Amino acid sequence: MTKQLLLIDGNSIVFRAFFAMHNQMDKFTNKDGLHTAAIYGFKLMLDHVLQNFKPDAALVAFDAGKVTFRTKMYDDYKGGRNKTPNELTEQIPYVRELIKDSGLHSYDLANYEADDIIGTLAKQADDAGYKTLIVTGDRDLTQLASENTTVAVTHKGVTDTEHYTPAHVEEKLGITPRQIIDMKALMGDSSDNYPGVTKIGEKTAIKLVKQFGSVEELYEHIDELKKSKMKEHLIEDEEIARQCKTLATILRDAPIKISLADLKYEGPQNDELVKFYKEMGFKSFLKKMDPDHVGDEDEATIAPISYTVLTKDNLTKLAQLKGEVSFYLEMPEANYHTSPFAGFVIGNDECWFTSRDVELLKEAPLKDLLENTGIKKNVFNAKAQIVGLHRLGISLEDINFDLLLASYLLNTNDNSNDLGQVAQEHDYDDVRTDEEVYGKGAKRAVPDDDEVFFSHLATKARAIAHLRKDLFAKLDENKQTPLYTDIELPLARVLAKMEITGVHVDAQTLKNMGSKLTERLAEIESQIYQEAGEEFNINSTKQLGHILFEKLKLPVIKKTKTGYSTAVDALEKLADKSPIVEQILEYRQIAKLQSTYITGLLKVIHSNDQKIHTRYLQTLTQTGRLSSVDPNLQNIPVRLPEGRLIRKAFVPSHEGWQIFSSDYSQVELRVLAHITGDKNLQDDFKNGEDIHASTARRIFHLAPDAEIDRNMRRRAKAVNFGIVYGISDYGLAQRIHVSRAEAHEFIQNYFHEFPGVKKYINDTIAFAKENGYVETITHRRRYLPDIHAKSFSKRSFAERTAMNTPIQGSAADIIKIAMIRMQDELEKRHLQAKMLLQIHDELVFEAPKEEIPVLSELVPKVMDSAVKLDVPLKVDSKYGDTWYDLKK
DNA sequence: GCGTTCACG
DNA sequence: ACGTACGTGAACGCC
Repeated sequence: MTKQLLLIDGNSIVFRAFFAMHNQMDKFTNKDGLHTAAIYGFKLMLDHVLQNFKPDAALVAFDAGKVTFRTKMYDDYKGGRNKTPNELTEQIPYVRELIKDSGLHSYDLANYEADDIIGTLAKQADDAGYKTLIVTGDRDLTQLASENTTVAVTHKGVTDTEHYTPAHVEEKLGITPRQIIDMKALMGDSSDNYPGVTKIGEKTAIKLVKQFGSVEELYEHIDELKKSKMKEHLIEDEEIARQCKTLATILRDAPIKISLADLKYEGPQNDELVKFYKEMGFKSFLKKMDPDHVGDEDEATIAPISYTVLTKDNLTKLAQLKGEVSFYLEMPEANYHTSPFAGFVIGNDECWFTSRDVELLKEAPLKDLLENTGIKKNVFNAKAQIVGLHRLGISLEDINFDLLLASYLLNTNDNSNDLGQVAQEHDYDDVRTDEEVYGKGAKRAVPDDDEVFFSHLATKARAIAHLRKDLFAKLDENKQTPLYTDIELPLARVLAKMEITGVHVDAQTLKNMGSKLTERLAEIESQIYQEAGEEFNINSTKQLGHILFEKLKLPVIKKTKTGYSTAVDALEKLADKSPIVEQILEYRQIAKLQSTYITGLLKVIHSNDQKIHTRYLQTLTQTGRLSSVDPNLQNIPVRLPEGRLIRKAFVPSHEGWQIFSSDYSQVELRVLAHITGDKNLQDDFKNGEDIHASTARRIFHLAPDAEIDRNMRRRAKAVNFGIVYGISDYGLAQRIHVSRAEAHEFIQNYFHEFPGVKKYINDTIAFAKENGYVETITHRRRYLPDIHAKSFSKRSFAERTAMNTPIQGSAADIIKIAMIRMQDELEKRHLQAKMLLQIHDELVFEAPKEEIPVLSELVPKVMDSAVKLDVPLKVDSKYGDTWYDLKK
């Protein structure tokens, strides 16, 4: 058997691990406050490597210090690098301990870099007939690739690696691994801080290396080069090139004091590892260890719990519950309108009561408890609990703490529907996740074993109770208590009501439309096949791409990661090339209506009431908006006339009733005017201007009374949208089909005309960089860890989000406040009208015809007075017999 | 389960 | 040299 050697570039992997997890750095600390992200990442890498490569010998090489023979010959070698953060330095000794406990050797050598140790051992191993795997985060080491040595360079994170063999190097660069040294000598290395030859980058360097073979050969034959600037630079920088070649060369004969024989790998020392993981707080690794070594550790990680199983005969025991209880009704399926009930738990630290029999909830002692307005309820997902209990004829009153909702407000990423996962986010570990207890995928099931199920329920209720104080304190710290108490929690009840009410949908209308669409679809389909000359699956972008771009040879406009793009914007550019393009666009439009809106909606009409009951997700979006699922009622077609017809099926649930709808006009731009304080933008709104027209006047420098043609208004509108989304000249140019230069000019003009907006953008990004988050007018928070990202595109995205989130999020805050007040008004005035839908800036109601005049007054009044901004809010209302027929 | 496309604000 | 407007959900093909 060929022996195998594993060589790991310790420093570079530790760096990678540290920065890969930089965003979550705060989560990776042990009980002593030691940062552990790099240790954790190193361990991940190690496991991953050892799973795929079984070494007989293994070594992790480290740099010995800053001074090396390279710094002695070139002062600035690796100069200009930032100081290694303390959070990383403190982890290095622990990484070395991890290496030792894992059964690997580690080594460093004064005056030499880890690279040189690796290069030297790889050479010895090559000579001795070993197969060697080098793992590193540094691409420089690819020069060591050979027939028997593969270099794995981390790609993304620490476990995703790219394997460099001589063939792979050849394929990527067209040169041999050893020639990488020559390439680097010519092009330099900015991270190691040596320059190379002036004006020569990777492309030119590779060309020269291919042509001449090496730096030495190049200078042998320098006269053969034609006269050029490049030749002058080469001649001028010859000394530098030769010196850089030495710097770039990894030694293969460093004076190391170890040999292959010293590197034997005989597997981990499990007892030591268990101790180490405990010290680091690596629970997941502990769990994965051999059970012999963990023992009952797994069980012991969750504090035991006792509970009382409720029956019809012991309900009187509940009398002891006073003041405050935690309650959890288990509905194992996501859709709580239809999910079966698996059981429930109620109680406090004194005693947890539980049962599988939800019928017990209807018995007086329990029902009265839940409906009692003097006993505070602590729950997880208030809205789901309200709906679930409503199905059992129970009204859940006096909800105090909602773990899910509070957790979401503290950090919008903590939005799992799994209580165990959310608890873990807050460092509470005495509860398992549903996935652990119920399994996942097809195997997911509520366990038959009472002990397992009941203790899971009881630990969930306990988790809610134990996290309450801590999360309330954190909300307070963030100034988010009013957001929780006055907006989100009351909103949960309003949303529950809307979902329970549901919206009446006429199935027959949908079916009739469906048959027409089916006919039309068949027609277009045969036209497309005719045009293509064969039958294929039009829904498959792969097959469609083949037909359009290979068979019909249409020009390729845009590519995707996996092939040709066939999206609308690409196809529109081909419309004049072949009739098949328009046919495909029409096919797509109709197929979408058919599958998503006809069949899709028909599937979710409840047979008992002919209504659709969506679920609003209150804890999902990163901005504070709602989202709607099962089905999504926030994206019913409206823009195109064909799609808009779908709305004819949305009808009132009673004879003699109508649909009524009010929407905010330009709410996001008004919010922008408010939070930026921009004088010009505020004046335009205060003067009741058509905002896109007045923007056009300003950015195109027109007279105040100038006529604005449609195209100008369209462009100005795009600029306004662009500002809200975090604009780039490229993006704007794409959208309104102008040159990038023109788009750039529009944006410059905008910032000149609206200097307050410009200042807001700068200030907000600065705030995000300083604090790591941004806020809305109600102190809703969004964290933006990528605001510090090295990657331009990641960082840019975070910057755009930083300025967009306060705008989109504040608009969401406003309509949420309006919804709560609106529901109050409907009840206070004993109106029959029902709030049915929220579509971000619009509220849809159904009401008896005679109440329409009342709503026409009331709804806009409530909506435009929801908050007081520095600019007025404007609301438009419409009504009609169906959602399609709405008119002013 | 992921990628692409397209529906909405 | 890069990659490009914010926030969502559903259907479908493909692996």
